[in-house]
Amino acid sequence: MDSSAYLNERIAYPPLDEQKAIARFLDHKTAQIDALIAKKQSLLDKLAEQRTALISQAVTKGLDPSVPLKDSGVDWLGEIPAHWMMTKLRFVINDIEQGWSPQCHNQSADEDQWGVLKVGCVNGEEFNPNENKALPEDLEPRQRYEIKPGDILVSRANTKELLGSAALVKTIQKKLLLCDKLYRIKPSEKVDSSYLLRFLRSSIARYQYEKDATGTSGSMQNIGQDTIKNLSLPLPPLPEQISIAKTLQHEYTKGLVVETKIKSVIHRLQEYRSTLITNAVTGKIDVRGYCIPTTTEQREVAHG
DNA sequence: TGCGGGACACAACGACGCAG
DNA sequence: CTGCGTCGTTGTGTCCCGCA
Repeated sequence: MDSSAYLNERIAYPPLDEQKAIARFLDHKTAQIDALIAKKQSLLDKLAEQRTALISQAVTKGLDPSVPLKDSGVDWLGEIPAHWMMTKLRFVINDIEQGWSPQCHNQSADEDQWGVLKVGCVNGEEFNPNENKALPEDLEPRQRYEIKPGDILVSRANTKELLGSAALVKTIQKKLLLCDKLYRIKPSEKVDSSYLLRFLRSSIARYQYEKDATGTSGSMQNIGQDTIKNLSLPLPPLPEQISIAKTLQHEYTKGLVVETKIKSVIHRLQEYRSTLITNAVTGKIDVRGYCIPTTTEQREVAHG
């Protein structure tokens, strides 16, 4: 940036009185808008909190609050529905394995190239196949590590917050390999994979990962296969698993709609804020007669 | 050979501290 | 107070070693 050119910019230069009026106007208006944005933001936080609570409720107590309960036998878990069983993850999966991380190119794989997944591919709400690195042409892909639809991927090493992030592979467009910091879990026919995914992402599983995580480096905690295999899992009958997974998916979609709306309101408020500043300092709006608004006018801002 | 995990590198970014 | 260099943190990615 050429600083002298910047300093030589011509700027609007109103009389001092008007400068003061503009500053007073903007101070007040932007504070109002900022407060509104903060309110919307905290609403978003609350929604996220509610979702976490809903999921852990659903995978420990089910959807019907009137069913009889029994002691789960696990002290930190409390009671579960009487018709559910307590099991370990190892009894509802066919296989768990980690992959292979050869040295790769720094960009993601093209259409016809093999890619090796990066751990970040499981951090979002959905599996992200673009988080991969292209396998060099001179390396033979180890095809046994190719990921398939139905695989559940879990990160085995990361910070505490991201350790154990999980995603379900639904469809495959590309040739992708499992990396050595991801576990692949193949669910057995005893469990619905969407339900299992919900469980693995719930605070119930999270608690167990954090309890068992090892590693001296704070930014690189590890969980072993045994931790995964020994996860305590309250298990409803299969049809109920499917209906819980469906309900949670439905709630998620519903929540997403609300969230998107709130985000767009925040975005519009931010735009309004900057337009207001531009218009005030360029004289497009006359604020000389501006006085602190009444409550009714504040409400108009909230809806404008 | 597979598994678990440590050591180290790194990029991006923000916080910190210090001289002028 | 400003500008700038450095340091620390975060979130990885790579390599490799010890053990069973």
